[in-house]
Amino acid sequence: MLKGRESLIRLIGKRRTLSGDLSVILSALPPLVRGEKVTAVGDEEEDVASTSLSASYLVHCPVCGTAMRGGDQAINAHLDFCLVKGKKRKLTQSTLFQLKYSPKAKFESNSPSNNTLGFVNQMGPTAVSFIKDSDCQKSENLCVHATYEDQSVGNLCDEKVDALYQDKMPLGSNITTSQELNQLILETLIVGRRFSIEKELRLGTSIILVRDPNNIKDCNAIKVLSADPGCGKVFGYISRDLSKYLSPLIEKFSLSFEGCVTSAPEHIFGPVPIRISCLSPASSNMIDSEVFRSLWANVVHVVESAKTNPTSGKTKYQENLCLLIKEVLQDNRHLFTVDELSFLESFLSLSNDCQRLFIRLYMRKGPWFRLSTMSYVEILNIEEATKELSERGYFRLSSAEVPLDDLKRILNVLAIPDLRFLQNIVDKRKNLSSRKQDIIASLVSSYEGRHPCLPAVLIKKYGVFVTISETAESLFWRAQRLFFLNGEQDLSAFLFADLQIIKYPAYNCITTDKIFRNRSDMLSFEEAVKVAQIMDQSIEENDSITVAQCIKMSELGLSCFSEHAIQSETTFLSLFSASWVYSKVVLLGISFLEKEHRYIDAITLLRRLLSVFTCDSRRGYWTLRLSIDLEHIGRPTESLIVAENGLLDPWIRAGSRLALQRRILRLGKPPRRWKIPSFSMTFKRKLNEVSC
DNA sequence: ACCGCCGGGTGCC
DNA sequence: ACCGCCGGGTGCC
Repeated sequence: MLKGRESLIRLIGKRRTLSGDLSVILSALPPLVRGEKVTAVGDEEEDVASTSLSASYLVHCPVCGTAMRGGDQAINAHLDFCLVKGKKRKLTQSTLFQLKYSPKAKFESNSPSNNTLGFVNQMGPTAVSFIKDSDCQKSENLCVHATYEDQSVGNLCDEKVDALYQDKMPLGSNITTSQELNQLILETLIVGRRFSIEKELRLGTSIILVRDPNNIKDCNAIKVLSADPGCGKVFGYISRDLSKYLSPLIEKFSLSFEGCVTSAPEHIFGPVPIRISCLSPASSNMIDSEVFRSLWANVVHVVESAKTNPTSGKTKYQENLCLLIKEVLQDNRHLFTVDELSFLESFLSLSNDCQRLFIRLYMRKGPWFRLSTMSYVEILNIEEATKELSERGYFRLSSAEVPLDDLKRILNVLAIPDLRFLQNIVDKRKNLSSRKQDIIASLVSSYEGRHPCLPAVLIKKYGVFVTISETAESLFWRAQRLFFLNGEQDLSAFLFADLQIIKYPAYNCITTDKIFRNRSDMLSFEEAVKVAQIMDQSIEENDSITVAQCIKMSELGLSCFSEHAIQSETTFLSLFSASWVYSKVVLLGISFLEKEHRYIDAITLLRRLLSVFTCDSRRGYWTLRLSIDLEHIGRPTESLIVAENGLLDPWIRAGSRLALQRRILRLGKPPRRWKIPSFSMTFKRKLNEVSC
């Protein structure tokens, strides 16, 4: 159905540097509840047989996940229905597409804001509905079937990001006469100075606003020009937030604006404060019109909120992470300990420098950084911030005694000339290999032998090295996952939304269920993700011993959860369970075994999966896999029995094996995520495809 | 990453 | 290493 590796990679997301080895993680696994069952290999077939032979047990459709009881006919009919709906999925996609690009989307903020986040679980166990809130009147329901894990998870979080970008609703500044309109003074900023050629701007310079409809980045762009007629100097732009509302006013109601610079900019590219007012007289018709009033209210609101919000002091990326933490703290208090809550909350009260430095490094690959090479214009005192962050437990600094793993990673930060220099100090006789890894290896070996002072030399010569503390790393990682509901997205998702590289439809989200019921569910899930990551890494490195260990661990994990967790959960929520992750690992393990032609082992594993997930929608696929593996070991008779007599699953009985295979192939490619609606080449190509 | 750019690190064609 | 490639950091019209 899904390629195991790919879906696992998506599940894991950005790889974390795992401290410790497998045994640590293994020992951290929940205690084995029913060990005797796991070690016994021979008795699965009985289990399988006993569950499958009861003719009328509840089965889940592999397409939509609906639970149903019934004979072959009913199941076939349902399958056909579900498969026809494949077209509908496409339709949904293009609907979303249009929604983002319909011209009326310009007025989308005219709606009551409900920033409740989460998801609605209606239309059966796997459906998620997004309620478009662009205009209240024609609010249509977009029902997105979240059948496939990567799709559902991805979309939900995408929307989540976007919800946070929904404008806060204006309190409303009611203009009732033309005079009031003309007297109103808006204080705002010229931005985008970096892109303007005109550097000269003095206090009191007169300016006018001109629409820039051909702007590639933003169709609402408004240029700020010199008021000097014929001069045509472009000083910069009005911020995107404001021009979103201002430009329809200029275009549809022929308003014009002028103003002056109220103070000189601190930096050459910095925003320039200006004061603008509306020149044109407005008819009372216009002022009474709903569209006008709403646009104007938004303009006033944007200007006001820019003034009152402490935006000036905070960079966007700071706001984004703070927002993320606040959201997570609000919705998921039950998942954190008191200490963890206070640690996360303490971040919000850190100084600007500290917050900025932390985020900068948190987003970077690392894990170690050299303090002396870090430089960020927006951070005033990096040394001071580093010190404070390490005192508060966010950072860990290099010391004279660092663990071996850390030493290797620190050495990796250095460039080859620096490493050569160190090598000269430590051991002059060593041959000079040019490969970085060779030099590091030789340095590490001398450190283990005769030069325990290496870290001290390192610090003396190259200054302090910094890494994010384990506490901070794991807590922020958790917060991030809880916010995005996947492992792939990070703070850059905000940026993409900001730059409109990705556009999201407007929607309302209502939370009906918690993703994790309690802390221990979440912790087991995190453990499982760790195992998944090790699995992924070991497959990449072709380390079949570790792969085998991961499979073993996943099996142990599965057996612990088989009783309560697996069967009660709805399809969507089950994606956030350890058992789901473990099942993915095991399935990937099966592919690995198949690749190594170890079919007997593969079959054993598959049978175990089938015995644990007795009601899982993936059973059909697993069964097919099993029958193929049986064929590989030269037992076609048994494979035929498995496939056609439905020994394992009623879904198999629903059609001939060939038909099933075709179906799985057709289902095999779940629709990609929503196409990236940007103005990039990719997007243009996609548009062509759509129109063709 | 789903973009696009820039600049540093690195290697032995 | 005057080159060419790869991959990390970054963006905020």
